Amino acid sequence: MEHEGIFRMWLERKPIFKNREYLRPTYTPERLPHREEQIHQLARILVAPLRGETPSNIFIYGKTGTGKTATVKYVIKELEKVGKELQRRVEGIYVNCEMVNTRYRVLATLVNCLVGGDRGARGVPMTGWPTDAVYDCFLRSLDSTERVVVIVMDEVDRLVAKNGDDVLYDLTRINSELRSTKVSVIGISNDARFTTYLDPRVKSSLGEEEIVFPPYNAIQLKDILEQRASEAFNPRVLGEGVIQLCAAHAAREHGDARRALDLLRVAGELAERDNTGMVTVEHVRRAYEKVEQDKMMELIRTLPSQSKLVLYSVLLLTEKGRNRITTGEVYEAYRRICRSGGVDVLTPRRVSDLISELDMLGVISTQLISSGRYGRTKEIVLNISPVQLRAALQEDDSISTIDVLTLPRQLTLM
DNA sequence: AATCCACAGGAAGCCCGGGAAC
DNA sequence: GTTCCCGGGCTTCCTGTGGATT
Repeated sequence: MEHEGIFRMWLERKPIFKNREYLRPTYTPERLPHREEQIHQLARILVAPLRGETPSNIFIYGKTGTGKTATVKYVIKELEKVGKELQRRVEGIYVNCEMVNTRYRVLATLVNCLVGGDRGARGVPMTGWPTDAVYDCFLRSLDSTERVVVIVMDEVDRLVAKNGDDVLYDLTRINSELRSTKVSVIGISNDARFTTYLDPRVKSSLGEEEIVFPPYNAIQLKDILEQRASEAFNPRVLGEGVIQLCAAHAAREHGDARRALDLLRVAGELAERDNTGMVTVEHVRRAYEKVEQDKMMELIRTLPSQSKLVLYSVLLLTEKGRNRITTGEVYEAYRRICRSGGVDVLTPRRVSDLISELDMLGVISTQLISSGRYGRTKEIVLNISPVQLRAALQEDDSISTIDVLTLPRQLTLM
């Protein structure tokens, strides 16, 4: 009886998702709305080697979630297709410099991609060889057969920040060392200032062609969401205005399509849990709160410990029901907390800065008020619920071990 | 008008860890 | 290895300030 009920419940549940993979950021869609311009530019540049000309290198810039990676991957796939039709060998190699972030690793990865595509696995080990030997090996495997190779360096700023630009220097001038094969390098970055750190030679070579990916506006986001939603959701499960609302939220955050898709997916998951068979704007609203809250919790967890202690002081005062929390009160509470926890006590000046930082991060809000004769100070309010804040803060050892027995008494003496 | 509170927030410099240059 | 430099966290010292109070 019981068991039957459980299964019936699941059977009767109307499925929301057809395939939620389409909403994940890793998925590369077939069509990329509002990126025609960029696709066109890329194609114009990349077609050169197919005509036997030396290709330009390309630098791509755009904020997160503006479709840089997806567009490049798409164009390269198309390029490989056309190459096959023309009986020319075209190979795209994708390197994410966030993981592959040294000269050695980049070269090794490239060799292994080239050789692996050729015949079985017999490549360069991930460590051990002298880097120059890997470079030679790279040159030889490139030139072994005539072909066009497009090397995509995603998040290339990470590589340079950690390592300097010597690999990029290798890559951008590699064409002069090759007889038959032609190489084009595409660098992708979301930091526009990144090129200023480059060696001028690399800079001019990589920046031969520059493509900018502007943020999406709300209307464009709506198109993107609609297209993905038609693949991801079952028909007629999306309520009125759901997509518009997701698009509007993401548009406010510098047009990040990834966040828009995230929002839509979380809304769908919430609706699934509700088992009403329908995603409503209310779900989006809750999804937005959840996503924001997750972000905030993560932010608090990664705060430096002194900031956490200051925040903890604000929390305790809030929990005690203080209605006007001022800088002075926070400092006094903070001082006692530190002392009872055996932690160094910072000066009021520094704590004042920490309070301002917390304000900037949006964890608290402050307002400058003047009580005339009774001085000028900041009034402080928490921007998140005390319960959640406590949960996030208590993961920190230095706070969870603070003497909970003596502290409340000390604070009530204030 | 002068005073004065309770801070805000600027300026300069100390300390320390880490990375580059020698 | 040593030395140098840099940046971030922090302290010290400082000047500035809106408005109730005198």
